[in-house]
Amino acid sequence: MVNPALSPTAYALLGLLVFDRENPEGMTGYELKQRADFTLRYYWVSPAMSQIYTELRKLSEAEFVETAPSDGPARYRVTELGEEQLQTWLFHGEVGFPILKHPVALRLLMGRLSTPDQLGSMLETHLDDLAARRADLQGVRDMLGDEHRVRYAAMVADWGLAYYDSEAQIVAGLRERLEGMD
Amino acid sequence: MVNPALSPTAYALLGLLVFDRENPEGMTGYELKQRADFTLRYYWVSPAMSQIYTELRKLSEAEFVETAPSDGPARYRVTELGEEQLQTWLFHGEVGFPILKHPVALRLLMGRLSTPDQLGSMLETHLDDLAARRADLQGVRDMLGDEHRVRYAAMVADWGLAYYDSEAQIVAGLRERLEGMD
DNA sequence: AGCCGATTGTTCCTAGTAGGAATGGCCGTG
DNA sequence: CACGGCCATTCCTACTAGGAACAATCGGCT
Repeated sequence: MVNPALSPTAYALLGLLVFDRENPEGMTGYELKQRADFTLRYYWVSPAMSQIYTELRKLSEAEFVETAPSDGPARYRVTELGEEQLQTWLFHGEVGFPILKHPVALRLLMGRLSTPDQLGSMLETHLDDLAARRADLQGVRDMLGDEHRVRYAAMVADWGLAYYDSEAQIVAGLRERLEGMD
Repeated sequence: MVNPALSPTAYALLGLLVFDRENPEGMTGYELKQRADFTLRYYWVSPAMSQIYTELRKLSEAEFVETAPSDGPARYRVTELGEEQLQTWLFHGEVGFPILKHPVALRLLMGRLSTPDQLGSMLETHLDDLAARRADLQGVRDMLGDEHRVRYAAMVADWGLAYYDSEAQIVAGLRERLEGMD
């Protein structure tokens, strides 16, 4: 069914291309990377540049994307086959569990080894980082609004924020529990 | 400061050993794996078996763990140096952002490509999986209570549940938004 | 006693991934 | 017209995932 087994990352990129299918120009790998940084990032780690090109090559071999012949940089577009393949992948086959690597939570788990003050200061730092990233994202969303991008992009940005709020809540929750301990 | 740069995974294992330091026997790699599956898993992907042994070797070379000489399987314990090192790592140096690979959210992001029914059924499946995993974890927590393990272990299990509730909420939130769309 | 399957304990191998460095073209600005 | 910065891509290397393979041990069953 899923012909040459592609990674979820490949499908994520394919998805980005599908959302851009109105645009006859297509996207370069570089542009995809930026798009991925702004939209996928909070649900699926943004792949490294080199990784994007690797995945694009695979997608290209499988004929799920095509590059319009031009003299400039390669610009990719989804093929019809690609869209079908994405559909298939979306709703058939294993979905799998989320993978999380949460460096703050990891440290909190070892909270017994440290003073509340130490934990508190680490949390403050992290929450500041989160806030900064959130502000970034907010900026991006506003920008998208101005430029009248597809509504979808804005929605994704919203979700990004939603997730980020939740995460802060999780961290705050952990902290409370920790303080509740003697 | 951080001598031979160890991975977060290595520190996670070191942490598990610290929590077990009352036990003069130490733990085998195999036992560590099980412990990791039950406690770390929801905050830091449980490393593969082979990975655990690799990290233990590194920790051993750095003298952060020692293996009691015995004829049976290797049993590891933290050294004093190891505890100090963990302390240092916990509160100095870069913490970094969480890494998430969320296959369900990834699919939801592409929701425009599919019908609400399709999305709904995918979500049901995933939430069932979550519930199953949650039940597992609940079982583990009860078990830990019976055996009068360190209070900490129970706390970790609690956190695991807390996180899992949150995640289900996130997914539910995404779903609502999605249904709110025309 | 002998066999079988499950669990413990560890190593090995291979494909995949991260992510920084290197390269080179193009564009605007002082 | 030099310089820094962005665009675009490739390359390299170290690390990671994770399954397969290999033993040894233990318990129960016939």
